Amino acid sequence: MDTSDRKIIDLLAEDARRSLASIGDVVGLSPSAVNERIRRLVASGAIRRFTLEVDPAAIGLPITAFMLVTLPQDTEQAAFRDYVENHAAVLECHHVTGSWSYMVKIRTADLTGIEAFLADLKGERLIARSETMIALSTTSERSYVIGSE
Amino acid sequence: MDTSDRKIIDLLAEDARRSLASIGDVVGLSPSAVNERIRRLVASGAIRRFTLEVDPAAIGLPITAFMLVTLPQDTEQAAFRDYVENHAAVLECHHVTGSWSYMVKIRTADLTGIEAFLADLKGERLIARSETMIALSTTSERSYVIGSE
DNA sequence: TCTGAAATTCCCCACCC
DNA sequence: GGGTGGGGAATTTCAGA
Repeated sequence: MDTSDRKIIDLLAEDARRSLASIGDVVGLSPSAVNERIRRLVASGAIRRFTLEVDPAAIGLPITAFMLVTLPQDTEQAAFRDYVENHAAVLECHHVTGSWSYMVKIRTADLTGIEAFLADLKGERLIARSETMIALSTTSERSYVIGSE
Repeated sequence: MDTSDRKIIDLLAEDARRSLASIGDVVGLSPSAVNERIRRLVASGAIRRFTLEVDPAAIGLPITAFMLVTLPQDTEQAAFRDYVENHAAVLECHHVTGSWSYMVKIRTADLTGIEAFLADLKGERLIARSETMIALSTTSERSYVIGSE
């Protein structure tokens, strides 16, 4: 993971469809050398996958919410993680410092979806207390920090 | 945005390098018809861009934190948004319901980065009170909900 | 690990349904 | 909107260094 690798990731994060030749021009490598580096970055796990950035509203999921959760005393952390990880509404789940145990980011079609998610967790006895923050508007939402673009 | 469009987005979100032909096989369209739909999805903004999912640790940014913020009484919301949107550490910024005004997700190389970000906001007089939650571990982190994959 | 060229695949465009 | 086919560009693979 040297400067070239980092630069290649920057360029691909900005536009994953850039040609190997144009990447090579920037980093000073031949197209096949760039290709070989990308292959290694994928193999090592540094690049998890090539994907899309989608407008949530356009695919019918305009509601974003953050849920702070504490688990019941007797609940296994693994049970909570497994359930949340596989729930369709969940985008992110982090174990966090502070007065709450988990921070869960969800995306739903409407407010009913939030209620349903809470009901699901309660039904599974995976939640003791929670606080939900609904996103009224989103200023920025990216999965990759601004590099030297 | 019909079933085919939705399916195309699902497939590309999973692997943005799939060929038009293999997508066409799944949705029952010719490669050029798939291409035309993708072009329209990009033009309409439903697809924002083709990008990467990167392992944060691999690029030297292992620390993820969530910051709940309230602004000083006399601060313009736009000033806060502009500053935060262009800060290199910021991944997300949402205006949220509840006792806090904004929820900001940041990613840094170390804990010093969190402190620096808070100092930056304080220096700009864009913050009155805040609470920071550091992610100890992350169970799931995706930008796209589980579809019919 | 990179280079360079050959082989292959894919994408794009014009035309027709 | 969607299908078909040809031309051109891109990726991929495989030598060699």
